[in-house]
Amino acid sequence: MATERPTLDTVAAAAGVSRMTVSNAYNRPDQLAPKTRQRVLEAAARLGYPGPDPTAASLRLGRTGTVGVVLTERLPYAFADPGLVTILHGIASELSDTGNALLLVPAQLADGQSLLRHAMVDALILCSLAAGDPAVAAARDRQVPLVTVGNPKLPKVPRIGPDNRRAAQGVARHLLDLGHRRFAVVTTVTDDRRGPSRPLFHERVDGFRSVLLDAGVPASDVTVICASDNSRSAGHEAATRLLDAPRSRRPTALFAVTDILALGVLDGAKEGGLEVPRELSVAGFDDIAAAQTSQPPLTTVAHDLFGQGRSAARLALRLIAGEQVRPPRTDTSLVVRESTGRPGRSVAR
Amino acid sequence: MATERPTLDTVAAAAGVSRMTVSNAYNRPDQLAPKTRQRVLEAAARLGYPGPDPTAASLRLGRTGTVGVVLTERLPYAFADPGLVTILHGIASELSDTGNALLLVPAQLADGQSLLRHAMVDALILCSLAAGDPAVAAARDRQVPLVTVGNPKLPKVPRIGPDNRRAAQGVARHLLDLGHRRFAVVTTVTDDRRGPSRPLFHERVDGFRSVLLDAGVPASDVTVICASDNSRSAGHEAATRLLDAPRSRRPTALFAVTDILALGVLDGAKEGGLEVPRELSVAGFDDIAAAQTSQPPLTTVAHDLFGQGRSAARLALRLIAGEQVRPPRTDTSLVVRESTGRPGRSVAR
DNA sequence: GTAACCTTCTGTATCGATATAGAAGCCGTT
DNA sequence: AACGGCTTCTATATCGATACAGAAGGTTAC
Repeated sequence: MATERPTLDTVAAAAGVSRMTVSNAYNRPDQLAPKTRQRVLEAAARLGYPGPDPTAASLRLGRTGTVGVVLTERLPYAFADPGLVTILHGIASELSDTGNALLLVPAQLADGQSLLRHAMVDALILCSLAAGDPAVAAARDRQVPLVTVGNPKLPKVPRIGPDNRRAAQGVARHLLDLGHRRFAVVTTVTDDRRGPSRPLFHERVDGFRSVLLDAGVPASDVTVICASDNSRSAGHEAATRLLDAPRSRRPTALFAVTDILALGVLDGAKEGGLEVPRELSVAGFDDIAAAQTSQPPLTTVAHDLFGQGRSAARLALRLIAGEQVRPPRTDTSLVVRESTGRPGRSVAR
Repeated sequence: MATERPTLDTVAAAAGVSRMTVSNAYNRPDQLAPKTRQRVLEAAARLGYPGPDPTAASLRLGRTGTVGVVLTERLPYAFADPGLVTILHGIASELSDTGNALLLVPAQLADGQSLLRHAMVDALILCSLAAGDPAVAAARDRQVPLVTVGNPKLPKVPRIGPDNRRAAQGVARHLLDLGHRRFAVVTTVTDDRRGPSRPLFHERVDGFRSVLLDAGVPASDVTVICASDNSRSAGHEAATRLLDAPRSRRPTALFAVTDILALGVLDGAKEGGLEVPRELSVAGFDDIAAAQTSQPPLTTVAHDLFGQGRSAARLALRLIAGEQVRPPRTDTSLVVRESTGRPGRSVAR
């Protein structure tokens, strides 16, 4: 009894019209007489026709109505990172509003074959990938419009993301203005899960240092500490290294390149009996939720991840439409909370 | 200079082979001589051919390698719910492992047209939708394999989700065993964002009550409080209503149908000077992260959302493969923490 | 009465790939 | 020399839709 799966032709024959008329019944109701349309839809219902096949329509139309998002190599890590989820949220939100779907593409497959080759998309958004990630090359090969968020920076590809250097410079100026003269930066080495290069951290470190050096701070008074990875515990451990230095040479202000690290530093400071901000000012980067509720609340650089996701999606859609685009600047703002203050014994301001 | 976009035929002509050979060069390297393959790939590179078009291939093959996920009507809400994100994480994880992509489908579009009609997928997973949601009907119309997570329960459609009734019964037994005899249930009315029907909460309420009534507790000693929505503040407000009752008739144990509500109840109890669990035992449902760190830590029903996502995806893939499936049972476990205890003045156990 | 015009519907050409069966060439065996 | 068995490659027939140009029929304008 199970007849073959009906197609436009099947329905057309049953309704006594041409195939084109059936197609129009679904896609351009204004192009045919209402009662013809009803007759067609009734025939379709009778045959159990599920409507025009999306894949066939996409092939014919030359567009899929879908934007692909490439996260890290292994998808599982992506959802564990609240920042990435927020970006994804922004992307999904914009696409949803414009009637597009979002395809999540696992960048790498176990056997080395990338699924990117098979992704039915009109454009790709690359989120926080390392420049050397094979997925980046695979994405370029696809010859669809590309947008990157955060990393990597690719020639001829619009990128959404904060100006890390400039934002870090703002942190440095803030600390200089407070009167600090001996500094530390906590950064992290390559995160091996993500590949060889994490330029955004370098930019933050360099931006921070450049302002200090320009202001006449000797390089020897800007200690760079490298945490083992981007985690709270690594930040904690990095902080304990500070305490090794003799009191008089110890930095009075510290900039951690991520809030996670900064929170770890706060942990370490508390454990070492170092009072924040009286004995050590601490600033972070990202303004994650926990930065508001830490003890003390963290001075940090805020940037709108949701908005970055939205912008990335909007850019992708405009590229699909064939428009020339220039990525909008991503605003950052220094959120001054209680973890930074004037150096010295008093909390005076 | 910009020549037309190359296709298999273009490359075939350039390499002096048939179209089929080019296709094989990409998809079945073992079916042609290595040096022919190299010649083909070189020609492709020279012409800037990006590889076989995924949409055309999908049409011919009759499968897309993609599973669609339908969240709530308006995508934006989905990512704000940590539970849904966890489910999504599980789904993505399973799909990624099996080389499938995940399509996020906005269920409803502003103009009433559902994007579901255009989604190129082999199966659909419906997550936490109301039974009356138009997306549910649209999904059925697509005639692809369906799986639901949590809600709704549809005939002939496998559903992944905890046995809410049974789990709630476990909570009731736990509280009975502790010696409680006067109870309250905090539930919530329909969440208007999601549609008319939220049966899972009813199941939790009914399961809880049924055990109590069977044990001889008079119906008048099981107060049902209806919070205005599923939020911490609504739980808080619900708790204050409890305090209105005269001491002697006040329940000594309370079950909130979600952890969010339960945490709100804890807030309310603290504000009202009610000591938990000495004067009021509180139990929740879901075991969200915050349940571990609340004051006091919350007794609650744990169920593995990540695992449910994985199961749903696995089920979908098996349906695509044409297998008969029966959804696995979703385990729940009562996690007893410090928010429940024996009734009365002493904390004794 | 006829030209001009709508509305409604149809026929043809295509979108870019893959499955399948079979042809062509090469090898070793008998 | 004939034959089976490999490997390598090709020709044909689809997959299921949509765009476009134009045909058929009815209306209006003058």
